Amino acid sequence: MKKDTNETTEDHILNVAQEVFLKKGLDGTRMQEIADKAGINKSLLHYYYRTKQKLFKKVFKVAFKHFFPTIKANITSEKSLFEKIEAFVETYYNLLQKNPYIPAFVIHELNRNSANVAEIFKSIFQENNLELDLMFDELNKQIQVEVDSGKIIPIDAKQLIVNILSLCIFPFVAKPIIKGILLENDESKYKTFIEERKKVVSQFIISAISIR
Amino acid sequence: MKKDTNETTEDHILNVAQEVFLKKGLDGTRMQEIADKAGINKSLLHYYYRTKQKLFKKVFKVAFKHFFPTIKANITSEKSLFEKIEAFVETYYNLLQKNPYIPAFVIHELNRNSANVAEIFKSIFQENNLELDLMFDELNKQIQVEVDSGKIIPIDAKQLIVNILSLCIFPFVAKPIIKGILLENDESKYKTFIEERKKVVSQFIISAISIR
DNA sequence: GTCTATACACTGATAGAC
DNA sequence: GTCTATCAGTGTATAGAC
Repeated sequence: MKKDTNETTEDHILNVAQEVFLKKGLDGTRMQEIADKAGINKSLLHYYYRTKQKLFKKVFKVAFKHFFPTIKANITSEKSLFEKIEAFVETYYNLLQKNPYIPAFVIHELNRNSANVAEIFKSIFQENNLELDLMFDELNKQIQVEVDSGKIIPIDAKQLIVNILSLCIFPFVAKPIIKGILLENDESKYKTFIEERKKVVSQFIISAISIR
Repeated sequence: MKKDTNETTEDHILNVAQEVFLKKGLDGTRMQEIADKAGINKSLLHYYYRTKQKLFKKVFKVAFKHFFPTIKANITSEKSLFEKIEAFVETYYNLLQKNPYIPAFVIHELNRNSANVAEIFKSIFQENNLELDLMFDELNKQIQVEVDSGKIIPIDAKQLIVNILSLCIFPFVAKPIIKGILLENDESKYKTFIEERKKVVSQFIISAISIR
């Protein structure tokens, strides 16, 4: 990765580190490789970030952060439930198409070292002023209203949320399997497949919960 | 992990190696740790499996294999589409409850080194006599029949398959996130949540595709 | 801030005794 | 088959010159 003219060395390192960590994970990444790809010396990494762990933690937080603002903007909007679902699937797929490696990366590191998870969540939420609890309560209420008024079938809000996230995120983390088994290992077929899902998934969800 | 009395050392190593590789991945696993947990010397690992890579490959194949027989048995059964979906979700959730680490493991290693993926698929399919292509063609036809006769909404068979797999597998790979954010980091709540999904998911899918 | 040189620990792997 | 001893290579991290 080439350094921008108006980019500090510190930021440049972080960008390169993100690129490598995302593909290879914490354990698979070598400081030497980051240094090489950044076009600098290995010691300079330690000068700016002291340890591999600290550098990784910064990368992880940045990567993980991507997941939430979209969710927040969507939940707190004034739309109807169906409109929210359509908008969410659309914007989330766009986001994931631009950052396809992040989900698998986050999932692996979270499973690899789940001890720090709670702490990481807390600091991310604080630093970004996210009050997910309140947001989910809001969404929960909105879903409950639709259920009670007979507009959608009875479904637990958390189950619905996980269903939506599953349908959005899984096709990206399982790319090698989907592409390899279902799509003849053809990259352009995979791209088309994902593109089609923007419509397929929101239709699928709305069809699942709406009462006709 | 303790050695069974009637278990060969070779098998014992493989079992212990699976346990460690599943949790820590290829890069995160140390041969020393496998040796320690198996209660043997490090050199003995190399005596039986020559290299870390070869030991890993064996573990990976065994882990990956779990994914397919259930799919095959389900697709080739004589059930109706809805019955197949219900049976599949039920049996797949049971399988994943018993092997919760496998999906995240497979996904990470597949993303980490996708070069060998095609080769791995091929050898697994051959060794287990799986003809996925034919099976998917069969399922495709069955779905198409239901679509044409107006029993289910028009949907691409591959999209439907990915939807089903997403809803089944994602809740396991994203366990730390779901548990940490939605379920107050409470293990028993997570267990209940998963248990409920056996019904929720198949209802969700059938509701999504059926014409009422 | 950036480089070279180097310390120090650890890893996968092999040789050889029993 | 199983062990001890050991090697070469590589990893992170630091010290010190400029």
